[in-house]
Amino acid sequence: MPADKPISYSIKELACDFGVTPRTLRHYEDQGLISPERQGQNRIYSQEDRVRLAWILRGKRVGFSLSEIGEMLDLYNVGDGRETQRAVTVDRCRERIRALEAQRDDINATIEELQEFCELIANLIRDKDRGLWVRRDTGQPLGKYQP
Amino acid sequence: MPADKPISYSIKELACDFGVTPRTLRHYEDQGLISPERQGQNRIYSQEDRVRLAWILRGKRVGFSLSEIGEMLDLYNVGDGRETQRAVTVDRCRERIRALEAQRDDINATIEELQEFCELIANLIRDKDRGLWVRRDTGQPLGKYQP
DNA sequence: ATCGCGGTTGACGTTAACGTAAACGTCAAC
DNA sequence: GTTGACGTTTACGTTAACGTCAACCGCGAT
Repeated sequence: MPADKPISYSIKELACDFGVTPRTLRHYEDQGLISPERQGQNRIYSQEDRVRLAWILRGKRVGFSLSEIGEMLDLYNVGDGRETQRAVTVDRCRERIRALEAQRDDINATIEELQEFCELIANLIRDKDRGLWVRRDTGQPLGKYQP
Repeated sequence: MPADKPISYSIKELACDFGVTPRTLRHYEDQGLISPERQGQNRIYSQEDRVRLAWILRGKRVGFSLSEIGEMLDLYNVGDGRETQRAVTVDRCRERIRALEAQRDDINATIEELQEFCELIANLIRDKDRGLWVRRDTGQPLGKYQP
């Protein structure tokens, strides 16, 4: 096994690898979400930083704020703390999971409604091409050129 | 069938029914998301407004911006427009659905990771109570009082 | 008449998550 | 040596989604 995997990245590399700007990475660092090493002034990002960044961005897509994401990342670091700390960690973790499941339910409901509506409109178009339109009051067909 | 269902609500009623402030409802109106009737100056919210509000709030929970929610609500109104309009509506609708499905995948992935981590910590606690802790280097048990 | 309660319209304040610009350092290339 | 690409810090600007506050109106109760 070739053990040469400690690749590192400049800020710009990492940034456009993930489709964000350097400014964004600095901002995340200001918020304590990532702490890359330094070579003098310059930031050097490691593989672990990549992983953290992926977490952060997924957290954002999921709708979390940066501070919430920070807390969740902290959870992983507290894993080696005191016993009571760990219990708290587990609790917070489960809360988050519940919130996420609720959010997923919301999303599913939204998807279903959109799908229903979408099919309704799609059928409307199809039926129109077949001249199947009817007046809502009388139920009589409208013919092909009536809106 | 009793046909007396056109109940209406004041701004404060509707607001605290949904756990928001009156200011929020006015803001949504400013953004064109709801347009309640008026009795003189005062806003009168109908059942339909309730439904729209529920949509809006779920949209927010799902992570949409107010303008995105506005577009989605517009979709429903465009349902009776011209043929080309309807085709566009269906397209946008399907885009939204795809985006939502992607977001759901993100959520599921997050949930899984959190669950894994959660169980890991939980097991750590349980094993500690059984004195099953080991040194990572030697694999030797640590005894009951070693962190 | 004057409370208090609920409603209204501005209009300015606030927070989050960056964008943007200024002013400067560094190092390789021309 | 200066130009250009990349980096740094500092600091002000921006947008979204409201919060907050002032000033006002209408109305039933006291």
